[in-house]
Formats: sequence, structure tokens, C-alpha cells
Amino acid sequence: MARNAPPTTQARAIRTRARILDATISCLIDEGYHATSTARVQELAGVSRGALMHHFPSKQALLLDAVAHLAYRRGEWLTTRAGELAPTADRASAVMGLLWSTMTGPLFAAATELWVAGRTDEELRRALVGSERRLGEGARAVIADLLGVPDPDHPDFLTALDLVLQLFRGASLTALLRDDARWERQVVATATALFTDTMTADAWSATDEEEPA
Amino acid sequence: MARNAPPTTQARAIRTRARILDATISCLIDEGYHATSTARVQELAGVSRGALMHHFPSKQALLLDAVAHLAYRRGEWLTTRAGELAPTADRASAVMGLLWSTMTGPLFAAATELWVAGRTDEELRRALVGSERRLGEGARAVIADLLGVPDPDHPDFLTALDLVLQLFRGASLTALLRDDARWERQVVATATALFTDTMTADAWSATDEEEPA
DNA sequence: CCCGTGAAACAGACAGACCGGTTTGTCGGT
DNA sequence: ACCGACAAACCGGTCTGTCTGTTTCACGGG
Repeated sequence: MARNAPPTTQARAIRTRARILDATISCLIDEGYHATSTARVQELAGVSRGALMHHFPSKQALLLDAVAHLAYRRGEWLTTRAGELAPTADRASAVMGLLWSTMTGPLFAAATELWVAGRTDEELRRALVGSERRLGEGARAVIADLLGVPDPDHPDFLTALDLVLQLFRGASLTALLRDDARWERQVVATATALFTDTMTADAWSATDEEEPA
Repeated sequence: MARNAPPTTQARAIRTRARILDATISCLIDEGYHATSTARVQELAGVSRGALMHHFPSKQALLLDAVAHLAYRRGEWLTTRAGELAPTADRASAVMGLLWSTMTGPLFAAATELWVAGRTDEELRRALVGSERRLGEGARAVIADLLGVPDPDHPDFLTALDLVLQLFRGASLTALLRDDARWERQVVATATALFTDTMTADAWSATDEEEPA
């Protein structure tokens, strides 16, 4: 690619911007929300105070943009991993593993930091809800595609996926502190056993079985 | 009660200590971890800087004690609620609701703030793991008692309870930002439907059914 | 019984560091 | 020449931790 072409001023600016946002996410991952100061970010990104304040007029603006940037990176991550997913025999199990790894990776840790901070920051919360909703919809489509689900909007599929996500979210939070690989595998295995039926069921792909109360 | 009996110096000190710890938890709930400064705590508790530093020589010491204090309050809360639980017809459902409300109350929000902060704070993490383990064991006993489970150590009961807790933990995190009461009830209802069988099963209370792979 | 003494419980001023934001200045491309 | 991109000094505020009082009991000797 034309890397050594004249890096026009604007292109440089864009890269600086990305460096700052990546540094912000990296700081959230490594040092947590409370230690993510503008000074620290500027240090990690290797930019001056002026540069940072030029692109993001306030810390709040930086964080709000970081939310969007993080969602973008997470979406990127998921689609990449989904594409790499070998057509294993046990498709459902592989997808469950993929879902679990999205919850245990560093990007998710950064999201969790922002998420909890958003509890006491109205503006941040709004940004998070929006980006998380978009990300969730994209993820849903990807997962449905991987599983070969004909109708990604079918309520049964939706609730099953939702349950798995909530379960994994909670387990990942637990795993943050308690480091027990065996227990983690157990959780994933159990979730797989419990929900793959509903999520890959051919039952509701062609015919509709009634579900009496 | 003998409130106006000579409030000996030591008793006063204990009460001051408790006021400070309660203020810390309250600050975690209302303003989040990143806004929980010693200055703010001292303000909320209505004590002088000297008083705070007398009881807790550093901010870290304050937070570590707050972890233990919070676990105590949460245990207190659970046992109280468990005691108030009317002997409804649908015992399992009531217990599920109780479990859910422990995850949505303010005390749990404070715990979450500390929990996430503990990800990047080794000392805090250790304190959290310890107190959470103790609290979890106590809770397990209470729940088992409420459900009339004969053997609270039975692996089936343990894994089922664990799954419910992880699911609720994740859902509560989601509910922190997305405020959707209908969705929350749906989650609790689904969890109840999924797990009450395993958790209250008379199957393994008297006889042992084999469970082939 | 009372009084002095010592330590615990508190009060509040203070110092050093850091943080967020403003302001002023520089430089290169157009 | 002008404007976007960046550099860096600077300011007011806050936070953590120290230090020096001051008050209040606990307790033992006369």
C-alpha cells in the first residue's frame, strides 16, 4: 500500500486521533477507569497536551469517542474471529467458545470499565447504550449466520441468545477476579448443552410447534 | 433501649468507624468508585480529616475495610429478607425473586464498583475474593434452607445455583444501564423455569438417579 | 474520693502531587 | 497569508497524606 506517499496533514491528524483513542482503550484495559486520566493517555499515546486537547476538547469528549471507537474495535474483532472459524463438525460448540472469548478478551474488560462508570455518568451511559445496541445487533446477525439460523429475528432464538450472553457476561465478571480455567470451561460447556438446542433447533426453522403454558 | 447511657469513648469510636464505612459504601453507590475520594467520604460521614486518618491510615486501608463491611451488610440484608419471606405457595419462584433483588439493590452496585476496580488492584482483588467467597457460602446455605434442599453440597444443586447466580449477575449488569422492567421480569421468569427443577428436585433428595452421558 | 497523667479520639491547617482545562506560541502545507 | 495540527507553559482546583493541636475519657496513687 502507498504508505510512504505524502502523509498529508489531514491523514496525519487522523492517525494521531486513532493513536489517542487506542491509547485510551489500552489505558482502560491496563489501569482501569479511575486511572485513565488525560495526562496518562497523552503519555501513552506519545502526544503533547495540545494535541490531545485539539482533538478532544474535554475528557468527557475523549471518553465518549472512546466508547464508539471501542465498539468499532469489538465489532472488527468479532467479524474477524467469525471469519477464521473453521467449519468444525461441532459448529454450535465453536460458536459458544467464540462468544465466550468475546467476553474474556481485553476489549471486553475496557467495555466493562466504561459500563460500570456509566452507571454514575448519564452522558456516558447514553453513549454506551447506543453503541452497545448497534454492536449487539451486528453480533446477532453474525452469530445467526454462523449457526445457519434461517430467521435471526425469531423470538426463541433471540431469548436463547440473550440468556447465553447474560450468563457469559456474569461469568466473565466472576472470572475477572477468580482465575479458574476449569470452572470457566464448565460454564461454557453447560451453556452449550443448555442452549444449543434452542439456538440451532430445526424445529422452528420449518414448522411451528405450539408451546402450551 | 439504653441509648443515653454513658457512651464510652470506645463505643463512640466504633460508631464513628461505622459511620465512615457506611459513608464509603454510600459514596460508591451514589457516585461510583472513581469519585470515592477520602475527602468526599469525610464530608459525607461528617467527620474531620483527623478522624478519618485516625481510623484508616490510608485510602487503601479504608477501601479494604469497606470490602469487609459491605460483605457484612450484604449478608445482613440477605438473611433479613430471607426471614421475611412469606411461606408462599410458589417457594422456588419467591427465592428466585429474592436472588434477583440481591443483584439489583444498591449494595450490589457498590460491590460491582469495587469488583471492577479490583481488576486492576491486586490487594483489593484479594480482599474481594475472600469476602465474596465467605458471603457466597453463607448465601448458599440460606438458599438451600429456603428451598428445603436436604444436601446443600450436592453437585447438581451447586452447579444449578452457580448458573443462576452468574446469569443474574450478567443480567444485573445489563440492567444497570438499560432500564427495562419487562425484560428483567422475563429473565427472572425464564431462569425460574429453567433451574427450579434442578434446584428443588426431589429426584436427588431421596434416590440417586444415574445420569448417563 | 479526687486528681494528675497518659493515651485514645478527634480537629484542622498544611504540603506536595496531580488533573483538567486555558492560553499562547510554532510550524508546515495550501 | 492563513489555517489546521500540534507544542508547552501555566492556573485553579482537588486529592492524599502529614503534622500539630485539643478534647475526652480511663485509671492508678494518695
